[in-house]
Amino acid sequence: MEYSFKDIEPRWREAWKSAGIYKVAEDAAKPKFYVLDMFPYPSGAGLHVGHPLGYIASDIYARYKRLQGFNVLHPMGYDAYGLPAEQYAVQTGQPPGITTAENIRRYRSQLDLLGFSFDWSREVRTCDPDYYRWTQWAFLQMFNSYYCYDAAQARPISELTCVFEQQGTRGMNIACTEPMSFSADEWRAMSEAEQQKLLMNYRLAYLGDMQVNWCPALGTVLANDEVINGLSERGGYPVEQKLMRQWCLRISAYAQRLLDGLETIDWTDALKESQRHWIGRSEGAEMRFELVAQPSMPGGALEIFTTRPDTIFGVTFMTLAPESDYVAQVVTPDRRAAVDAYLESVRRRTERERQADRSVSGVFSGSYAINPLSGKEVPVWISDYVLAGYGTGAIMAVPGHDSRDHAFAKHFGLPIIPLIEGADVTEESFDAKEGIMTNSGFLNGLSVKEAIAAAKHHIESSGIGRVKVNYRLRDAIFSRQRYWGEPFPIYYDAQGIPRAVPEHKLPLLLPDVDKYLPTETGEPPLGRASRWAWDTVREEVVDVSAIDRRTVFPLELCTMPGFAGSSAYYIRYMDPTNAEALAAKPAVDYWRNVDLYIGGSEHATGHLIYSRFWNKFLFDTGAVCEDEPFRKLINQGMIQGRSSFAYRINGTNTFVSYNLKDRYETTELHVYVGLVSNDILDVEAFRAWNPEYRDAEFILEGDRYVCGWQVEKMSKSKYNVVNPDEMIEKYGADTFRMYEMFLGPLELSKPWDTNGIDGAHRFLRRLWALFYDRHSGLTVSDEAPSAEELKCLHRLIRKVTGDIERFSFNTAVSAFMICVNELTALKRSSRAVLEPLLIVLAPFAPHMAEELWHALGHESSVCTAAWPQWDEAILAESLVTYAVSFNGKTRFSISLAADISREAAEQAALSHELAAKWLEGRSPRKVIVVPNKIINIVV
RNA sequence: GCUCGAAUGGUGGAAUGGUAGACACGAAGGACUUAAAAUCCUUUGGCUAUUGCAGCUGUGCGGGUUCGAGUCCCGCUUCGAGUACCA
Repeated sequence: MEYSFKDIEPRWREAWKSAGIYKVAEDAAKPKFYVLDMFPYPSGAGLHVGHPLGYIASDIYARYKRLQGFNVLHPMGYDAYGLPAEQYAVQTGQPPGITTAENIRRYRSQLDLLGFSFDWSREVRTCDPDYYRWTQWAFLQMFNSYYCYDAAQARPISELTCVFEQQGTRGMNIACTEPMSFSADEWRAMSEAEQQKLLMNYRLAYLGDMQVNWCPALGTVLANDEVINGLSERGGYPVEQKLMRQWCLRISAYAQRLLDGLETIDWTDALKESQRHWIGRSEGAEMRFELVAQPSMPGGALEIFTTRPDTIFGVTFMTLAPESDYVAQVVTPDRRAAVDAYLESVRRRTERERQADRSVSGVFSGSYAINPLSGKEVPVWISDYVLAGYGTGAIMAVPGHDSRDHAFAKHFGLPIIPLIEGADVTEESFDAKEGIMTNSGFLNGLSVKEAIAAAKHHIESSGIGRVKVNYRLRDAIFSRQRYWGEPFPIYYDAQGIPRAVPEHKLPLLLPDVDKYLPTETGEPPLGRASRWAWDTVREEVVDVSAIDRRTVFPLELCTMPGFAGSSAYYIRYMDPTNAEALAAKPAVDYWRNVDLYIGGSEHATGHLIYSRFWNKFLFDTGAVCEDEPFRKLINQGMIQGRSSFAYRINGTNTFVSYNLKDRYETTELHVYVGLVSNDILDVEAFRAWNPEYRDAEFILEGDRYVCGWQVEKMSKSKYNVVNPDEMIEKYGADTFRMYEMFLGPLELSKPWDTNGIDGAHRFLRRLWALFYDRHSGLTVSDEAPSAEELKCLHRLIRKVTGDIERFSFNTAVSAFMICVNELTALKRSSRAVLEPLLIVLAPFAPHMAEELWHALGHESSVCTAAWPQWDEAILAESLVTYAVSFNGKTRFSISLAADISREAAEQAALSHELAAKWLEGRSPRKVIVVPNKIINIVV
């Protein structure tokens, strides 16, 4: 009997599906294990061979854990809101809901071919009202919460109003947009509208005027992680800075907890490092510089942040960000024109221009500030090298010891003072935090480290400032001026105050619109909705019969960003159909959090930060029971394309083979990889591929045309996309799974090379041949296995178990190949060996394992068997190596028969001629027994 | 610039500080076939030898630790990823 995957694979997939063997439910009798893949955005292009890599790995692990007796939650769903569907809708008028549903169908049919063990009854889609109802719900929870630093958790906003009633802001240590201070009396004297406006300063989901990344081409605002090198992540359009009133999430309140949480989770150092960098904690001091009084100027002070308070005696000027609120305060009438011109030129530049052109620019404001320590007056400048969004948007400039300040000072001829003994700062600043202080008053003679501490102490005690920790992490801008996203459950009352849509009215449905573009008046696309859920809201909250909704009482017309729906989806999987809660308490208490999360590293600073924040917030509210959502995380590498090239001689339609191309002037052209096998071009297929090449001539090497190749991103335009469906059609899902794992370490990026898949396929056929002879059928015998056979099996079990545990799937596949090669050479097929082998194989090649398992007479599925244990005794090597040490140090090792006693080994080691020579005059302390070591005696 | 990671045959890659190159692809040669496919066998880092059955050399470069280094430490080179005026 031949190995016929085309018959086997669909049959078992159908059987598993109808038996529902992958359905899970909470089961207190079994330990739980939650294996999660980052759910995909279903793009129109479908899957290419890179997508399933992580899914195959997680499937292997999930199956392995099941065989080990764990109750495994392994769900899948779709991150269905996104820009491509909306852009397609703008172009074609096709509603994004319809395109998305189609794409999901296609994704599902492709995923189904791979034999995954997902519990599809738990599928979620972020665009499904039953799902986004809970996204809206979570938003409202944040809207109705504030963050208390003392309690280090989110609290209900109602609690805050109670406190304000009684004591105002006195003694409150809470997260806010602007620091505020008022008494209980002042609070009580405010109107409701004023109070609401004030509360906005504290809500975790709040409406604020923010400098945002505005992308004119996309017509929407983008979060920091959606902007790369000044261009939008999607589409690569220019992005500019703009002040807009937007919904934001006060994620900055969680900065320290997000940082601390990293210590408790099992992620790669690289990933933790990039999160740490994104959070960007820095310790320093905030300090006040009084402005020098001038006629007709308001005066006041500049608040600055610095991490180098020790350098304060080297301050020779101050710099403000152009967008800083301080600017209005410092510009003198005679400098007004020059400053306005500068501000205008800064405003005109796009983010990309700003990043590309780092030349020094700035303008003097006309004001001076007083150094609080030295008492010296220094000029106040304005320059775009200072960022409005970080610290206070104002700095004290120390050109001697900061390279940016140095460049600025040189450019404008400002003084530069050295503060470290022996440092020459005429050409370059001395940025290192080392050396002995000089020119620094009471700090003279101290090391930099001591000086920082001393300066901080002085600043605190003298009241000119305070020690402060600053974070780079910005609040997340949460509004998108788009159609295809979750609507905000927010309406604006007659006074324009944002109000929450009552919880029982959720979900607030995304309305149909006739066009997916902004309205003529510049409102987001939702402004086109004719009735929408508006009626529902109105009925609920206000007793009016005829109000014009747009002008008097509008709903929020923005939608939420992509990360909204993906921030808590792993919780919804625990209880996906619950209509009363995001997930019921028993389900949450049982599944807790994700034990293994697999996905791409591109989400390091986006999804994985937002999701941790979202989870921590829900943890504070008691909705979830774990502080961190993802216990262990693995980033699978990207599968790159392996592009093939043909070389056309310039000005002709003649192609020259790779190794001869240097004799001609040629142009390198991408060739569709499907036309190339082992770098040999199918010339006829190439001519048929593109009319342009119909009459192409070829200069061959021997009788073949050899193509060049290069590793590139997999993309349509490079003709290097390999489709998994085709691979499965040709080789079967089991071969495909084995080969993807065999390609290399899971976490490494590597090129797809179709050439190698034959090896994986050959392996499966050889395995099949252990069971079936072409002529005589099933060849498995019930005789007792030989010692060699048993050894093969147990070596395999030990190796594969260890490899799966450490996610080294490529070496596990190799172990299978070695084992099958050995068993084939032994020419024996004992049931006692092959049965456990099938169980171990099942996570990797489930279809074949199931087929053969049943061929051996089993009724139940191999997926429900028990993982076998290996026996060390069977594996004991005939030689054992004894490492000889003394004085606690290993000196050499000696290999002896395994059954030799410890005393005899010691004796043997000592009596060995070389050993004895080496040991002459020294006394060995002990003999360490190290099994399976190499015979290697060095003296 | 900063942070992190990587570098091993023609290719993908293996190797708790212990015989470097497992496993696989590709290539070369052979067997079986009318032929092809499939399958099987042999060789395959480099150099020298191969009628001398072996020797030398070898994990990006330079040092160091160690009886012993692809692996650990220090200093470079190159490539990749992330980040970028964060005071």
